[in-house]
Amino acid sequence: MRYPANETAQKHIKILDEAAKLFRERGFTNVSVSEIMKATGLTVGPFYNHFESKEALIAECLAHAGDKAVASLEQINKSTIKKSEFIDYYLSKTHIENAGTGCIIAALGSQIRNEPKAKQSFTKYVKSLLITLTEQLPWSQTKNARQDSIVMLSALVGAVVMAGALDDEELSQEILNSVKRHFN
Amino acid sequence: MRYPANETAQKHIKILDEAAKLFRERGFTNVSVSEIMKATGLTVGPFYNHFESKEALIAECLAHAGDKAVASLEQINKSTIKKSEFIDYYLSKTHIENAGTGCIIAALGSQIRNEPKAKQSFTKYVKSLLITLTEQLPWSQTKNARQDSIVMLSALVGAVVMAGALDDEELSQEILNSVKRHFN
DNA sequence: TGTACATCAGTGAACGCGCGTTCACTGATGTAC
DNA sequence: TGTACATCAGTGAACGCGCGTTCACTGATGTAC
Repeated sequence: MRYPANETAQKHIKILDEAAKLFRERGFTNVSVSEIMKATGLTVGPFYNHFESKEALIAECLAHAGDKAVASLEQINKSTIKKSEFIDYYLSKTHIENAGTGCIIAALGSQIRNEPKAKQSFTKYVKSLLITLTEQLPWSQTKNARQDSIVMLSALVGAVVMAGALDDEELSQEILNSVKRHFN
Repeated sequence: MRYPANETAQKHIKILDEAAKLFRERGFTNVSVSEIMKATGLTVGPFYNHFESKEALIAECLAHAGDKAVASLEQINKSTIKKSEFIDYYLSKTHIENAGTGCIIAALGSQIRNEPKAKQSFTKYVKSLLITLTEQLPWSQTKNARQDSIVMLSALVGAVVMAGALDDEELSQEILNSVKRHFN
């Protein structure tokens, strides 16, 4: 049956949000199209009314999640993000244990390498993120702000990737704390 | 037919090596058991003579590749690894474009999160690697060597994860160079 | 404003395909005598 | 040392399963008159 036009647009966004969450939790390949549609509250059929393929969903979903991430970062404080709060959240146990709502780069970075369409969305996101971090974090020297942002972001991503894959709570914490201490 | 006993042991290692290469190139889920066996020069049948399951292969393969990585790092120079050489290789275009022979953490880190058996092998590897980096890299202050190793490794991993997923050669290089400049 | 009908976002069963895994079979190796 | 035979790492076809994708069908919405 036919459904109201504005509901369709909302459902489209819901699919993107659910996909972004599930992909970050378990990776692109380990989440099925049916599962995403079920999480959205629909059956699998209309997936292809919304997207050309799973590959196209991945690309659009990354673009959407990236935009949301940058927007929410800019919103923390209208002018300047508090650097220590950003670092403390990023390197927290909460972030690691809730990958579904966490950082796209740490959760999916290494899986994007072989997905050409996804690479494009991802690149756009990293560019925006670096601009936001460079401009809005309170760096001591404005001259090196961009390089400092890049180095800090790299270390945060690497620390979360490692901490999340470890079996040893103590070592995870040591990694998170070491990086926290270094950049705070 | 029956085969010589020493060949079997060699084939077992060959499977582990081929799996480690293919997994790093394309991820655990995107590489099939048949493909690994084909790369080893065998048909799919004997896979289950060698391993209980694909999951078990992943765990053993990580343990094996981790041991090799630490061993080769220690062998570069019998006593002290040249820090700048390590950093320059790690952050090179060659490393990024040859993920199959590159860093396990950068290539597979985020995919290990949901694989309990793999986590164990991975944890053991990260522990050995950090000990090696801490003891054998020429740190300026021995007191902070371990924290410095952790921070540097995190940044290297994060930079390679990002650079490998980007569509933009220039931004990739900027990230690699920024991190290189910071730690050299 | 009321009626007739085209639209199209849904449903849910079905498709082919490749996956991980199993198994009956093969035949050179290694062993017992 | 030579012969008979058990062993077991292979082969390769077959299994069930879940995947991404397709499609005939449904029926409230939105439009034409």
